[in-house]
Amino acid sequence: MTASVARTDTSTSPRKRAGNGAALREDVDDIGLDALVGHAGYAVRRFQLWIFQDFIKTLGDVDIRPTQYSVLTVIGANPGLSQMAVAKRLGIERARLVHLLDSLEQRRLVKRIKSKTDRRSHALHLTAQGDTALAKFKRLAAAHERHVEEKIGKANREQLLQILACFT
Amino acid sequence: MTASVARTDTSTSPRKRAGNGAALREDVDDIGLDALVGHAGYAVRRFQLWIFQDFIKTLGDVDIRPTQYSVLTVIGANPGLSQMAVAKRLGIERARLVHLLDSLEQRRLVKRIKSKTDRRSHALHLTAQGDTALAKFKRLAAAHERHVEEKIGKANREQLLQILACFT
DNA sequence: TATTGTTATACTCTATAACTATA
DNA sequence: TATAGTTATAGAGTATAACAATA
Repeated sequence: MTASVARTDTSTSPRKRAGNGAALREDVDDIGLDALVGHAGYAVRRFQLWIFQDFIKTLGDVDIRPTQYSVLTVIGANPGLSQMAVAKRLGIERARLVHLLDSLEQRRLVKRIKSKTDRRSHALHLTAQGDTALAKFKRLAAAHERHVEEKIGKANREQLLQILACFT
Repeated sequence: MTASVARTDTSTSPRKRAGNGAALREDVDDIGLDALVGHAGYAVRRFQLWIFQDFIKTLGDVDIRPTQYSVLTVIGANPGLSQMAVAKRLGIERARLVHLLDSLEQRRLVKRIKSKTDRRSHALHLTAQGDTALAKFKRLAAAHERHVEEKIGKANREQLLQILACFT
């Protein structure tokens, strides 16, 4: 099943070429992806690299990364959640959420409040500061989302969200 | 811009509930994502987690991960590439590719051959063993791709590949 | 000077396992 | 006994910087 490849080795490209018989190909634009072209996972991985880089850059001034943003957003919309509930909802390991919350708590954006019904649990809340900060983060995230729209097109972005809705 | 939220707190769900006034919400199905719903990056991240997990599981018997597969495929389709060329084409750090190739070379799937035109470079080739192994990996990867198709639908998968083609 | 492959370091993320205090 | 939060560890993955050999 070696899949008729899109090698397109159009022999004499205008760029540098390891000319004299030695087996070294250097020309990046010339390199075919073969089977990778048909793999959704490959395209999705490359897209995610781009999208996360843009998110990190766009929210660079406020030093908020995608995972931190998702945690803040969910807590903001669902005050009083336990750490387990947040971890499960976002598909984050509970062990990792501990450190994420440590950092967010040190920055006074989130507070852990001991639950009275289950003394093992913490009820998570935004601080007042966290609430106003999140509003700003959301504006920046919306700007990032517009970058995505510019990159792939408004209609395509909508389509994408629809296709992937079952994973959220 | 607090975006009218899809909290849908339909009060009395059939599942357990922190009943008596204490501020603890536990019910995972009840938790709204708020602004995350509108973010392509969030959907893409969740999708990628699923897709990579399925890939790793489907190619578990042969112990090949997505990045290893992409490296083997590109070398197979473009024998003689330098490490820099592979790294650039796949968006991998050249420092990381060193370790990836160390592992693939130890498994006798790939060999580094000193270039005669540029003595700094290695020309990368599959071994005979690597070539037959890759054929098997491709069959398994095709099975994985069918899982994707089953999960999101044939038409949606095609759409996705088209939308994201500019990132490959 | 610049580039290729390499080594090293650090930080993020994922995946576990084990511990404690509760339930 | 099971669960919530925590701590610790190990392996990927990402991002750098620096070095030797070579261009």
